[in-house]
Amino acid sequence: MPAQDIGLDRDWVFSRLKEMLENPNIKKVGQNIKYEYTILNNYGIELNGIYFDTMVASYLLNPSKPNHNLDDIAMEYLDYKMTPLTDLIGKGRKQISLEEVDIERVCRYSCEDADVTFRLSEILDKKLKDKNLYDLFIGVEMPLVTVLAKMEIAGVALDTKFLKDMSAKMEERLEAVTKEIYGIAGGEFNINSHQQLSHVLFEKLKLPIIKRTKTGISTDESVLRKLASTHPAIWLILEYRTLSKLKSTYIDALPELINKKTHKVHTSFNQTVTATGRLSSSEPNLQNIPIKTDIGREIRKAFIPLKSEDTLISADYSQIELRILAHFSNDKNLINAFRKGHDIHAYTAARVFDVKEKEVTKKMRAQAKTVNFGIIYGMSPYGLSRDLGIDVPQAEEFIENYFERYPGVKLYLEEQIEEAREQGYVTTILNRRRYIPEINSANMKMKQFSERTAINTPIQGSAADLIKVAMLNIAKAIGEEGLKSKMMLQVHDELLFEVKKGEAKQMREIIKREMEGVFRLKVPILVRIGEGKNWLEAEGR
DNA sequence: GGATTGAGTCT
DNA sequence: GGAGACTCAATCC
Repeated sequence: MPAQDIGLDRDWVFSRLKEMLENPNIKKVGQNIKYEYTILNNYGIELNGIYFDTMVASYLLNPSKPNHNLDDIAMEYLDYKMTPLTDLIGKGRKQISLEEVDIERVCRYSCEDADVTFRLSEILDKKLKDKNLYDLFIGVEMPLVTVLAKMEIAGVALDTKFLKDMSAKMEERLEAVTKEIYGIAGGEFNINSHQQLSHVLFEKLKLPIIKRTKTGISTDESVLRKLASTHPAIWLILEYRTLSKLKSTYIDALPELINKKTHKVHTSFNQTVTATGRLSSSEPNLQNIPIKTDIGREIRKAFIPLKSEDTLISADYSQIELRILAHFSNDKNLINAFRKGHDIHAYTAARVFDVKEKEVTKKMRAQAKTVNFGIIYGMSPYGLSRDLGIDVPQAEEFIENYFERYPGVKLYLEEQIEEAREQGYVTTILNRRRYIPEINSANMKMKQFSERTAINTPIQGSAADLIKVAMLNIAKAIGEEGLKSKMMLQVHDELLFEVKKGEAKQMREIIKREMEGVFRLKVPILVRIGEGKNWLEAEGR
């Protein structure tokens, strides 16, 4: 009998399941439980007792895997091939709906999912314990599932009128710029096409080739900047690129994603994507909303509370990765700098250039800032020379100087690479693990890349650990104090909240307390917090 | 129609 | 020739 003819009423089924699903004492095992939570939420059911997510478990065991589908992990850990859905519904033009498939077959198919997931959970459970990942799993990642689900459900409101006006202005400017480019270039072409653009620049206008791509000539921003003085069209092309990116990716795309029922945009926070332990955000990605340029920054003004009497609070960690570096490396000077509350980039400049802190120029500070970030990424002298516009020997001297002033950092970085060589993986402050199999590769490029990974992952990953725990503690406090305000976004070192009228003072206190007090490091952890009528204002910009 | 490429956005 | 992500438009297959 086809499934659609079985005659079970959906509401009747849900009402029977609700009690079990909402009972926190009945433990739930599943694959991608955040999805189940969200779906059930749509039917007025709150999934409680979330205990073991096989997708999250697989991620902790090896965060570098390209995906953690049930099909793939069943094959990896059970050597079992899941029945493809197309075995039931066919494929191509003859494909039918699952509702039309015989109920017996749908039943077997569904039970296979449940059975495999449960069997996987027992195997993964043991592996997590063997690898000392169980505390991270039970204490952080599993409770985070619900927090992320609630953030996704909360969503974020947008000022659509503001974006519409902005779009119209951009359109006008884009048309003007386009015409000008055609005029100067002596003909029409598609400026968005690298192929056509590179034909115009390098064949028609005979501009010099700065950089090549795998298949042709590069026309990226760094190339165009270098060519800017050679031809008047270049600046216009750069402007065209910027405007067109902002318009297509943000200004026009975001309003399309507003949910008609909730009037909000609901991103997905992916918990099993990055190799380092960070979250990622997609459909839409709300972790790369512009802020660096004036025009891009305007877009943040469109992120507002749904109700005009409410506000947004933004809180972000100050220099969290460098503080983690200070903690791990135990470097006396770096620790001292943070304990005494120095401007870390100015402090570094003073030491590296051997001047008094008062004598540090803007340029010196900017250079020191570049080096500070470069250290976290395991930057080479070549990379630094490119970034600072100096020659390689100078960059080498710069780095040498840096390590002389921060000897503990040098030692720590070397130890990380050594550790990766010996055990084949590196770990974060909460013992999150990333394997680095290519660390002993004969291929120098791969080996060097691995060494940078060994340096960056513990730092980036520990920052991810830290904010995840802070999120759990904040969510707990909001619940315990019965507040209606909601966590909405996480952007790696920043959290954004929609704050109900009258709750701002209490929320500020909770957020600051939980973020700054999350772990006890060898250096203080500082959080900047701000409130406003839109995201930009809340960030104090 | 899906995959790849090149570009650009963020921390 | 510095780490980690996602999306868009054009183009390829």
